Amino acid sequence: MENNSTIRLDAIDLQIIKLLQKNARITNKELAAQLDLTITPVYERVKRLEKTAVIGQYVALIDADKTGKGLMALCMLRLEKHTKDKLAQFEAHVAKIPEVTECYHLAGQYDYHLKILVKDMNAFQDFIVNKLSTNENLANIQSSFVMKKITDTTAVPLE
Amino acid sequence: MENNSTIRLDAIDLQIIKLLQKNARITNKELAAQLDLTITPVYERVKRLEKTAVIGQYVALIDADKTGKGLMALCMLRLEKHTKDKLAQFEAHVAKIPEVTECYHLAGQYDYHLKILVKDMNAFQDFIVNKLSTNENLANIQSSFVMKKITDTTAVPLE
DNA sequence: GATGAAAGGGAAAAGAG
DNA sequence: CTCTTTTCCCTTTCATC
Repeated sequence: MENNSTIRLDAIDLQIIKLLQKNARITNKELAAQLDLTITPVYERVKRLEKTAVIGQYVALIDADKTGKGLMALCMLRLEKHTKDKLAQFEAHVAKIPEVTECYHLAGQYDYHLKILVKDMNAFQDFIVNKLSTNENLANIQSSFVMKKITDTTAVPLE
Repeated sequence: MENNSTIRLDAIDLQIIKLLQKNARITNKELAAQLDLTITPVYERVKRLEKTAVIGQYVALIDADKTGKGLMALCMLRLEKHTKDKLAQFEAHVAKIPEVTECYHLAGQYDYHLKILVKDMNAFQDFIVNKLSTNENLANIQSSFVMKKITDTTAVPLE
């Protein structure tokens, strides 16, 4: 029922994860109160989740608009050649571009999905022409622009 | 040069944001040390960034694989009708589906972009048939599946 | 597994230069 | 902005059940 990268998590672990996904700075005391436990077992469970990398990172989520990155673009793209070397070369290229906050290698109609954060349409054009399209192996790009975020969460859905 | 939702951030603010985007649990003491400041101004700047919602949230990032959500899918979709009511109705529908971690209203070739986290392809099929496609206004869906994450960060790129 | 107590340290707030 | 102090609370560890 579970693959080898799955770690056994009981209902309490899942509750802890749920709460930490909403607020990384909740205290162990507050967690314990909400779970009807004392601090120590909560502390040990959290430490275990960190050690097993179920919890990967604690981060601050920043409002991109307020830092002057008001335009989010999504790019679906195809490459000319799909040899192992060419893929690795393209991925190394994309990994160096700071505007790219997501790059996924896909199965489906397109090869890669990119999420781009830039100031405005001028900056996007600069990104396309001077940063992305400098890769020779790129075949074509299909870009969309985010007008409104209906849902936007980093939380993994847990039953 | 900046729109009204932009907040004036100096170099120190940007440094604080950069560090908190990497680690939400860094202490003010550690921040102060890295910025060559004392704790008080760091404390006050962080509080200001929180109050002005430049920092929106502190969250724990969870390894989806390890919680049994090993399949990430991206759906681009089109609706039949684009009246204001129909759009709102579709958005309300999608907002209620837990598997959807992102839903963006787009300008471009497609109407909406969805990011989906599920256990496996069976769960995805169930999502499509029983949860997403129950909306009458849906025209068509183009799905892709993430094979590999090259870049995947929540950090907004800052110079 | 859990509890409870103790030591050390950070958070928060206020006063002064 | 820096420095300092004070209070309070949390983290972490350890002995114990």
